Amino acid sequence: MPWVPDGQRLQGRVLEPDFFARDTLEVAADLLGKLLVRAVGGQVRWGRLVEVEAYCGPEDQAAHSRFGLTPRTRVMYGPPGHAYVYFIYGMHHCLNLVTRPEGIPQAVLVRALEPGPGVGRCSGPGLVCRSLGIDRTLNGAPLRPPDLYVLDDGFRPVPESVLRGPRVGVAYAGEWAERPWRFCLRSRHLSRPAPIPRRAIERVR
DNA sequence: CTCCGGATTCGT
DNA sequence: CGAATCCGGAGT
Repeated sequence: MPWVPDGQRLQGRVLEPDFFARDTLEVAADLLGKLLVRAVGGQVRWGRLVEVEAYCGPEDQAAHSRFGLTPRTRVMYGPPGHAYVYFIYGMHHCLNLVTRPEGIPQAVLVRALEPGPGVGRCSGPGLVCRSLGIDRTLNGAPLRPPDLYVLDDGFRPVPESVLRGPRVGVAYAGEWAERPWRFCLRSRHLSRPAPIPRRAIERVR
């Protein structure tokens, strides 16, 4: 199912800070199916969000904000609806969308998009940033047109298509790594195999 | 200041 | 499975 309207005009409702100010798990789930839009170099690139992860610091020991307020986590402590972009492994950028009111350091990591027309692979947080032209110059930027924003074009995933599972690459976080805070849509553009549906788990037991 | 290891990706 | 390659945060 081609969810991205190839050739159609990009239109919808821009998500405002109040959308991001809510509970981080709810924001993560609600972001699935929305469009992430980036204007760069006179062109617009976008994709549909099919995989995200919630990071609920400072308690969450998988979150960067587990160390509290540091230069790196400053943006996450700021107001909702802003971009938290960090550089990892000396070569990749990762995009987060800051949630909760100012003072609460939580965010949603963008892990995969179904790429729009002419956009390269977006299956993985590093690839999302590479394909949309996102780097640290956008760290702390407000999510609003034209540079970077999230659009609700009316698409609503059917509940059966929403999957949850443990987050990727956070084994260091102990029990926090087991929390099912990775949210996915059924899509061939996920960064990793889709989480096992609850029904399948119950069947095995 | 040094050391450790990382919310990754790609090639072997 | 290992290399690439920089940086943040902790510890001394």
